[in-house]
Amino acid sequence: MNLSIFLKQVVDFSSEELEDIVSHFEKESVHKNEILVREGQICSKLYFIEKGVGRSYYLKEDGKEITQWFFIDGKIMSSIESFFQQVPSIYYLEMLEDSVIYSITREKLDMLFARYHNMEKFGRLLSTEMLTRVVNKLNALQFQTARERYEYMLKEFPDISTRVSLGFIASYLGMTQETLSRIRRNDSKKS
Amino acid sequence: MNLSIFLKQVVDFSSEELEDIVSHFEKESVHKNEILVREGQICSKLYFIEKGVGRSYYLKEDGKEITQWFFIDGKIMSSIESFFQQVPSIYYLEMLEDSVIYSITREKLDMLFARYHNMEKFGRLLSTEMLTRVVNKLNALQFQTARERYEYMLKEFPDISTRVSLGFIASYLGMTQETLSRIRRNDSKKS
DNA sequence: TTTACTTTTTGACATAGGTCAAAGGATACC
DNA sequence: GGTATCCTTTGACCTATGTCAAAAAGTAAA
Repeated sequence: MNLSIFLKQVVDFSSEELEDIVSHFEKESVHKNEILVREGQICSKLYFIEKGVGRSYYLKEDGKEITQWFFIDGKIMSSIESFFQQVPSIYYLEMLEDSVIYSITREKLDMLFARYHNMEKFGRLLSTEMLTRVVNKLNALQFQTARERYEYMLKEFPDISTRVSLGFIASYLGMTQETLSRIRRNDSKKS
Repeated sequence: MNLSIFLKQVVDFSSEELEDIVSHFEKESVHKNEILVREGQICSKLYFIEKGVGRSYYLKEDGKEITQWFFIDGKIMSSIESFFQQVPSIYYLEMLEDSVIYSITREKLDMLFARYHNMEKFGRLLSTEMLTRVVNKLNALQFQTARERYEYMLKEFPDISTRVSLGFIASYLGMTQETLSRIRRNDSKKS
């Protein structure tokens, strides 16, 4: 999905607003496995994914990677807390496919927030939408079985399971990849 | 904490803005155990808690209550998704102490968002703050042991354990109350 | 103080899901 | 097209935490 269409879909920007806003983003092409932000860095940009998939993850003490979130085309990607509070990121941001993304710096975004009331509204709507999605995941993790968590994921990210490896999904769901593999086996038996 | 101080702390409102904004809230006194919103209702108000504590919870199929979040004095309380998307709430909102709260309807809030750029900013900042707090909880639940989750909670809500019953906290942390009780026993042994 | 009710603790036992190790499959590279 | 590498599946076993039941402690009401 195209950046202007995405913006317009959330808030009814005028053409002039839209043009100005879009002009402050930069288009980038990134490879599969490229890391946009590392742990400890301050995440200086907010990304819009035109094409591709990414994830945020962190490293546990024992070195295992825990996937925190998936970011798919047509959505925003960032290390949210780091970007908005300007604190070191606890997450890595990594692209999982060759992707086309648009980025904007914190300074430019703040400037746009201040310049356009509509942009501020855009920011607010985006945060509340993200908030409800995170709360959904929280519900799934808080008191559901491994298999129910897997079902939640199929709703939230319908095509992710064909696009990323099983281990990433398993850690996203708070389970081991062996467990997820066994869930899938039982699913295919049934059908 | 007082409502104007809270508002001012987040965004630098002018005195006129502040006065107008505060005038659209209504003060309410509510009793312990009073329910503000039930499952299935659309949450029509956003609350600011001047004094007291509340929680959101939902009922599992077997009738068990699962606490989703605690809301303490000086913070906003609502069934976020229901309030912002105007869909039926999956949560109950309940006060756990006799409390003093300020409420505002969705219509009035939208009007204030439209009237003041600063108010829109306030909404945005509030959402991103809430978002980072929810993400913190998510991290704790995703791959930590019961005892680590308990430690997370002591940081997020330092005094909650003296204010609400153990069962509420246990379900908030995705564990049974027996498990939480055992964690506490081990803690007191050590010290 | 006695009675009733709620919350917390404890014990015995059960189980979902973790860990470790190895074998298959798939994919990419030279 | 063969070799190295990575990803997924499977099996055997283990452990943290859940379940159920009952006792104990705390709180409120009369």
